[in-house]
Amino acid sequence: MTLRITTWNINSVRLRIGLVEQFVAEHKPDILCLQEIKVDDPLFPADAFTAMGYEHQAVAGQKGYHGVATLSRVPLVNSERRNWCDKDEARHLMTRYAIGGGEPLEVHNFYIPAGGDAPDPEENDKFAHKMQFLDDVTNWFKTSHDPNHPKILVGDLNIAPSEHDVWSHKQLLKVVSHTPVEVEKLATLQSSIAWVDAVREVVPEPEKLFSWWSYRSKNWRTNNRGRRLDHVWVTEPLKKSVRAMQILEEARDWEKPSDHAPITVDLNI
DNA sequence: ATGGTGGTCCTACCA
Repeated sequence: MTLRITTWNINSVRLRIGLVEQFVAEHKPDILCLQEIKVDDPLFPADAFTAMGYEHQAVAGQKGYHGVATLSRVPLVNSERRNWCDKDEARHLMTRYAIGGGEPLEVHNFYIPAGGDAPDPEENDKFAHKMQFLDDVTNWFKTSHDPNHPKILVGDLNIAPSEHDVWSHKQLLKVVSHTPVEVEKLATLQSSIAWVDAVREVVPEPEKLFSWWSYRSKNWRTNNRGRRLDHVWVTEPLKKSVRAMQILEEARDWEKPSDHAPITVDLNI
């Protein structure tokens, strides 16, 4: 079967439920991973997702900030909401699915802290939190995950790792999301269980790829000052299953858009 | 060097 998975920082799921419906009608992902849903569990629009065909839902909600949700047409085996850095912030959901007859497929949906403005952990607590978060997730995968099991990691990782993932490497070297220390920590996380960047499997460097364009940048398409902050990674057993990838840039131009575009990957499982 | 926009939920805080 082909498994289609989408990751999208929706920046308020209630405000943009109409955009989600539009996207789903056109692209019909089997698993939809949303970040920054900005709503607590009791107010999550579960019925709207059921109506879209997503009967299987895992929500890690929070009032006003953060929050992730993983919606699926494929039956859930189980799900787990985890807190990181001793903070009660909804930034991660793990879900498991019985697909393919072997080990259950594990999906990790992450919203990594943005990190504030100053790339200095001494003066900026938010940057320190981002660094700690990356360290903790790295250690968790290293110590309690098998790289030979089928796993997918998606989400808004808030880091654009390569010079081909930003509009200007030089002008962003000191801008949080593209500083060398963040890029190094993301590489360490990626090597924790040998995650493969599924997006770059389909569209290798040096082609530029962006998934986010700031609201503050006028004429975003013309100026194209984007960054690739959103990612889809797979473990080695799934590397050869990666078939197609699409960053739906046009969604950035929809009515009242998110500042992130959805990324969709097809896997032949 | 600065401020530019947008979401939440009413006051700043976060991105």
